[in-house]
Amino acid sequence: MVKHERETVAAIKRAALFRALAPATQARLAASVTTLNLPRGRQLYRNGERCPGLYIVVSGRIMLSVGATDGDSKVIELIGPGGHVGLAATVLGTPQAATAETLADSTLLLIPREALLDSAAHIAELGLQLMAALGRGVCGLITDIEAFSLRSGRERVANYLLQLATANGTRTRPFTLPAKKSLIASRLNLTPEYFSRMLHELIATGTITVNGRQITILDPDRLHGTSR
Amino acid sequence: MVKHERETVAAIKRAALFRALAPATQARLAASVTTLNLPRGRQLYRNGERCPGLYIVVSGRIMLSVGATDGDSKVIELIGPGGHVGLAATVLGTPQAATAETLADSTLLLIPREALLDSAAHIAELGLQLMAALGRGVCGLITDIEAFSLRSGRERVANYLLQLATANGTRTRPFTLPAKKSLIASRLNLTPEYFSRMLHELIATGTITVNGRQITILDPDRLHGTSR
DNA sequence: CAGGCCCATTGATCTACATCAAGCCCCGGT
DNA sequence: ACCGGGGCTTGATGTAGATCAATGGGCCTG
Repeated sequence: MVKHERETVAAIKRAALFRALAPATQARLAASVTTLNLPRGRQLYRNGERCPGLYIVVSGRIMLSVGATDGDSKVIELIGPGGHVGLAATVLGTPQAATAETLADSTLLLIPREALLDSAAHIAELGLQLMAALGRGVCGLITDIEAFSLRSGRERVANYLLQLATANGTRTRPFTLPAKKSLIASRLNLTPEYFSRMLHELIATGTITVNGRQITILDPDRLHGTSR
Repeated sequence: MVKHERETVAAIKRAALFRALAPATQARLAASVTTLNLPRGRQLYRNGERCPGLYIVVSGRIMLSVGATDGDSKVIELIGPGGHVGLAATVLGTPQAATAETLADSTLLLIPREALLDSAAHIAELGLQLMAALGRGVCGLITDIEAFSLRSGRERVANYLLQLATANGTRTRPFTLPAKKSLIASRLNLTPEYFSRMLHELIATGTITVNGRQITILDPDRLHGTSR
């Protein structure tokens, strides 16, 4: 086995989707994978195109968005290493509902649709993992819709920061926003201007400090209070 | 085979989720099913509860919603005969992200979680159908988020009416709203008042006529124009 | 170190939609 | 036939958040 093959197996093992699978299954998937090295700003696919397969993010960052590429658009999700892109459209075989684009130089694994479905049909545990991932997608989107419909901009910002912080261990340890602020704003259904104002409101009350994309939560309890 | 069993097999065959399956698979699912007859206004489960399994709607109508049961809430989807409820939470085994409630006297089939997952693990085509259903859920929710973020209230109303009409055959044939107007409004992220105004705007321009819950599209092209 | 560019911030203004408050209509029960 | 209540409409008013317009930094590049 050459070095490059060992690396793709290692990347598969690190992917959230495949971590729980038996080594033999991981190896089988790795066999049908192609590795992509893409520069920043490249689109994986556009809204409406057919999706060649499932992408696993090894390094870099991917933005999922909807709306016109030129005019108004809205960020659905920001996906980092270990995550995956394009699962729903791949299992359906229908045109994509969103557009995916690299936000930084990224390396991805592409598992072709045929290989994925074929493996899922033969290996029950893989099928269950894919279902679970899709289920998590559904729940996440429902939670987003709830937030957009029922919570104020301020609440959404507070809640988002809290989520990032808890993902990063202790809530008071500084962390970095996963993209530039205008994209975070869009992810939260806000304009960059309004997002900035909300951030500065939190700074003014001594709840957080901001230094570029670096955020420190000073008062988690107060932040939690304003997120509800 | 008694009459009641034949009926549940027939209901399974009519469900969008299971229509494409082999008769043997349909029979296997039917064997583990319980039939529920629920009066209007009964909750199947609440946001945060664990879901006992997958519900198939045989007759009646189900509303999926998020938010406080008492205070503000938002309708995610309205589900009629042939549809299904609770798939995502069932495959995940996690608490529900939404609340489900009957809007009319309804009869449902309940397929327990264990039975569904077990069958899906053994029968690949069932697994693929479940994945496809979850994928459709993801795409639908993304489309909703796009509509809520990027389109005006007027556009959402026009688009929704157009969708209902195309589902019902010829677009100019009268059709009936699937719930009272205040719930449709919530489904579209609007207040009942604003929804009413948008409807009357469309009436004023001669685009549609409204009689209670019955809607007739007079000018599909104009409606399509305002939906964009 | 100057120049340009992109991003963030800040202030002033605007507006799509929500909220509040009556009325009205239809329909079902007595 | 009367009454009551829920759901829809209509009008007046309020506001969260968008838009428009400068200005102010990094940061890279030459």
